[in-house]
Amino acid sequence: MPDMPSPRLYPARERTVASPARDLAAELNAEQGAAATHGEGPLLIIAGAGTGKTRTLVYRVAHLIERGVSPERILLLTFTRRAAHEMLSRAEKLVGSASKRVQGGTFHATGHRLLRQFGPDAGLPKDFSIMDQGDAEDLMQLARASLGYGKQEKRFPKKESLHYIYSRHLNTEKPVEQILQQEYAQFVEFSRDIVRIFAEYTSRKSERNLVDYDDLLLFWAMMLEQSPSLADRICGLYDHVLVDEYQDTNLLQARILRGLCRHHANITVVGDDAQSIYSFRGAHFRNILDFPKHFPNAQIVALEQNYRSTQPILDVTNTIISRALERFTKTLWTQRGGTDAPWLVTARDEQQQTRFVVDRILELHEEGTPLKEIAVLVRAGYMSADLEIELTNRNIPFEKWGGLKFLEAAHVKDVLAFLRVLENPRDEVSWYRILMLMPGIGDVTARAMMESMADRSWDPDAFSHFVPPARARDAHRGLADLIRRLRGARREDGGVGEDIDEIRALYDSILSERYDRSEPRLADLDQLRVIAAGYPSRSVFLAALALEPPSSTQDLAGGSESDNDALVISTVHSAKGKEWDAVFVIWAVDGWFPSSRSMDDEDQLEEERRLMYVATTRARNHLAVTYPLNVYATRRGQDYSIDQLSRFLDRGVRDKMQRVVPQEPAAPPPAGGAPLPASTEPAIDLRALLRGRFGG
DNA sequence: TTTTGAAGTCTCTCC
DNA sequence: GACTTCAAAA
Repeated sequence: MPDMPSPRLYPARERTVASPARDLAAELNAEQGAAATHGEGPLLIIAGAGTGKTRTLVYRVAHLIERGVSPERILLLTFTRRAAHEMLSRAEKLVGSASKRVQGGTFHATGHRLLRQFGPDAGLPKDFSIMDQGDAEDLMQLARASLGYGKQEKRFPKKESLHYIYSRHLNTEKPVEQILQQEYAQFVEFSRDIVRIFAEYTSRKSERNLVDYDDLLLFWAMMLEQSPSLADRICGLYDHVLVDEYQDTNLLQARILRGLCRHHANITVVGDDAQSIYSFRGAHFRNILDFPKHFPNAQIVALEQNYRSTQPILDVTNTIISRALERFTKTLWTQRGGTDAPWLVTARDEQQQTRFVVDRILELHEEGTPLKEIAVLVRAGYMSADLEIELTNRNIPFEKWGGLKFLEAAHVKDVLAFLRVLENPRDEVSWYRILMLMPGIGDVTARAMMESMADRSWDPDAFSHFVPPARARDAHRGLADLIRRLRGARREDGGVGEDIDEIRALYDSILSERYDRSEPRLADLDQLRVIAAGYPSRSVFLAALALEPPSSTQDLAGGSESDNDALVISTVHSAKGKEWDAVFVIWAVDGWFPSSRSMDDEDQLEEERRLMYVATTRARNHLAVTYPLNVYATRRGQDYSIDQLSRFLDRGVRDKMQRVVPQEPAAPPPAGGAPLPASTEPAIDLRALLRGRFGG
């Protein structure tokens, strides 16, 4: 079963056994205890990596509940869905199932819940649909084209840039002009045109009942700031607000928090400026330092004792972050000994790097480390392609976090577009997507059809009344029939799965025409159907997919079967907040990590450094950083060197590591690869299918 | 006006 | 190596 979007909608059964009263503070160190048992008023916890931040927050939730605060009046905002789940399940261990009533989730998911509840009072339509980033970019393209931009002008920004600038404008509150000057100097001359497009984009959104990710925050902030009565009702929902990863919040989110806590100021935030890695979403690590300004009389607690890593690992990570240009927290220390310095592995090439990592993983596994206690971290999702192939060949189960998502695949978005049109007949983005798939319908016909539907106020039958040109007649009738059937269908249990079956009766042949290798894509659609069957309705399904997309192949396989022992491959971003017994950071090559895109900007380079810090601080006992000496670049004309060790592993860092040079095996590995010991579960078929499609 | 094939453009991170 | 854009053919 996929996760439901909101614990509030589907409350778990209460356990009747009361949790035993216990002295929570005794299980924490002095600073953690002070933070956990803090009374009322603002609290800022500066917590270094591995200092028990989650533990402290969990204990604080437990403390509040034991002191009589109703769980449902506690709001716990986290950055990722994974963090929210982790925290709530740990809280449950402490105080029992009452913690399940704690409200929480990501900022966006929480904003969504509030908008569904209060949006109609704020003038929002009740049945809006959520666009993901790709959809928003497509709508930006429609807005741009409708104003006639982008025909001849060669250097006009493309839809992705337009959307980025728009989003940045909202999240950082910087004027568009200033963003252009700082980040898109070549487009400054189009400043007025860009603003016009944004206005068109905004009005299209509201005419079409569409809401983008930023709107979920923006409307939330507006309800708090512009409507005193609404603000009172929303503020009145929560007595305590706790925020994780505060260093990754932006100005808009800070505004929301101020609005939420206007009456009681019972706000607790946790963060580490050294782990701020989301500036591309408008976050700035200074926000955490401004917290005491926004919330006067804030108590500040710093956690500096690291419980995670051995001293040799900490020596390396401390050195990495010590090179940062601006630092505010102090050096972490630990009582955990250890003599094994982290490894710096120089491989000859990518293949050797892969072989080394896999061999070492098997070694650790034979020594007794479960696979799920081992992680391979990469700067970007695609960098694990070779490794994934090798793991598949050698039959080692793994799950992948972050990176290219299932839902971003074109054929999956196609099928979802049908569902979305049913849910919201005004969804212009989805209409356009569907229409362009139909044989005989192109850009012009599609626009004409949408215009005709708009003229009929997006009446659900508007599409079938359109009189298509001759060559599009068959396609039009087929689509109109499909929509009529789906709309007329009355089903017992949601029936999203049956909807997908109907859609595929039309779509599968289109898919097969469009793609050479259609089998893995058809398999993806089988998978989508399995996921859909677990949801009670189209609208819940669609909202859940937009806000809480399956973020690992494990999620996709439909399992929360955590006893499945599988290696984790993750982007560094998705790995934040997690820890593993053994961590491999691969591709530590200048141009990859740091990414070449960041190398001409000091701030971005600093963020890459923090990213390396986040990656290396995930390790408890074993850390290995690997890089290949020879990278066979398939791209031409790059302005960065491709065969150098990452600049973050400078001499001082290297001195604290052991150099390891893999030995070539005497003979190539046997064709079938070395199988795992029999005790290990084989990978599930569905995951293997997905890997075939998304692995690279 | 649509489709198709070829040249050209970039490449991330996440809600 | 995947996706977009452009030009020519149907």
